[in-house]
Amino acid sequence: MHGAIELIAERGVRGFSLAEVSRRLGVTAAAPYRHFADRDELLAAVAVRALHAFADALAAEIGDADTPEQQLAAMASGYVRFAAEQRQLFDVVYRTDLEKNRYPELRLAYERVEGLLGSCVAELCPDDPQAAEALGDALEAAAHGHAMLLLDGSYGEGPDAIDQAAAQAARVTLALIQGRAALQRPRGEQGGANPGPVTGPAARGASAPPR
Amino acid sequence: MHGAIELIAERGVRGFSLAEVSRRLGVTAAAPYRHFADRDELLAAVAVRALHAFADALAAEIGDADTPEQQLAAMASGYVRFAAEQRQLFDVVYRTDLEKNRYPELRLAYERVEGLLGSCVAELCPDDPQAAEALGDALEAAAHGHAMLLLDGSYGEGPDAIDQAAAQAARVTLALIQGRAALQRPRGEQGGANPGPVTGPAARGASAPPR
DNA sequence: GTCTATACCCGGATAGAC
DNA sequence: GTCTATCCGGGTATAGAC
Repeated sequence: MHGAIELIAERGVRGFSLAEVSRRLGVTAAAPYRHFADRDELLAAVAVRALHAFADALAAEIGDADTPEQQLAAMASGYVRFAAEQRQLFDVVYRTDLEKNRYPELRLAYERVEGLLGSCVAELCPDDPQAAEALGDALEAAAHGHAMLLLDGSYGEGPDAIDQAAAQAARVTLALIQGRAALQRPRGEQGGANPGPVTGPAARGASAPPR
Repeated sequence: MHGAIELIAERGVRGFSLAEVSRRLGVTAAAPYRHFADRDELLAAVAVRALHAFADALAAEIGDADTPEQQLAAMASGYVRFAAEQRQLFDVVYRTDLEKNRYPELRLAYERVEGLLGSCVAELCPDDPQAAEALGDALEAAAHGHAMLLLDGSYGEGPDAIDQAAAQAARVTLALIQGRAALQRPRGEQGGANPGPVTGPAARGASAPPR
């Protein structure tokens, strides 16, 4: 049963194995194979559930604010807090080598998360899909970076570290929203070894409109 | 010998084991224990080497530019590219559960990386250490986030994905430098559940001086 | 759906000889 | 510094009975 999922979510991916899950459920190691083809499939199922919980948590953050800016800042904060407070779930998704593309349901669940970000960003850049994508990617990466460093212990341990990382992710989000003019991919660039935009035209002028 | 380190760096952490390393070196599984107390100690030694290579790569980026802004953008780009091009090394450091604090050398090596970022940031905020720290943390998290998402396949596979992620990390860096006024931690805040700065005073005015 | 039993492979780690 | 031998533990997966 998917009861296995509950237990993994509760215990974490660390040293996860079918054998241990089975032990914990009080069944033998052979039982899971009636429900999942192999270890990875079970892991993917857990990841799907984790991503839905993640998306739910992010969606809840949206309701707490009314401007797109505030919503995005709240989501960044929620992103980081979820990573820490539901670390087991977060780990299943982002600290395993599960290939999202091998499991369609997993891909869909992941896209749901990105969609939440995307819809808020779209409100900020209604007229420029390219700007919206650039901003969305930047915000996702920023939130993700804070979450990962927090889990790595860079912000220290304990609740204070979580609050600090979450608050900073929110500030970074606001800063990026404001400075989004600098995020535009220069037209017709083919991606050289060194960053074109360092000397590019969009590097100056933070308050210019996105387009 | 540290020849073991070479091989790990070459093969990757994925499924790394003393046994496999030994096999690859043509020695028996018992040999490594003459050089390292246990598996983790060997792993930590590899991580130290990896971090030094990482720091070297970042330091090289600094030389290619002359303003602090350009240097930081180049470092962000270099951060992402190193993660992808030297993925095995990057993984040892950032995708294992090695506790940095258990190994002093590892901590030192990590601080060297942060120091590189920090010194460039300090040039931008010579008069305000708090602003410098906030900006440094933000830049590190942003670069790290892009690197991790790239390794997760979010930007696709192949060299194009690397260039894209690196270029975007550079742009995000510039955007954050410009909007750094919004990154300031509000004085005397104790870190509530939701991000204070969403409605905070620093949320407006991208071109105001950091202090 | 679960059990028993089993086959197989892998890893970490130690003792003691050379 | 490395070997041999050995012990211990673990996990994946299958076959076949109930």
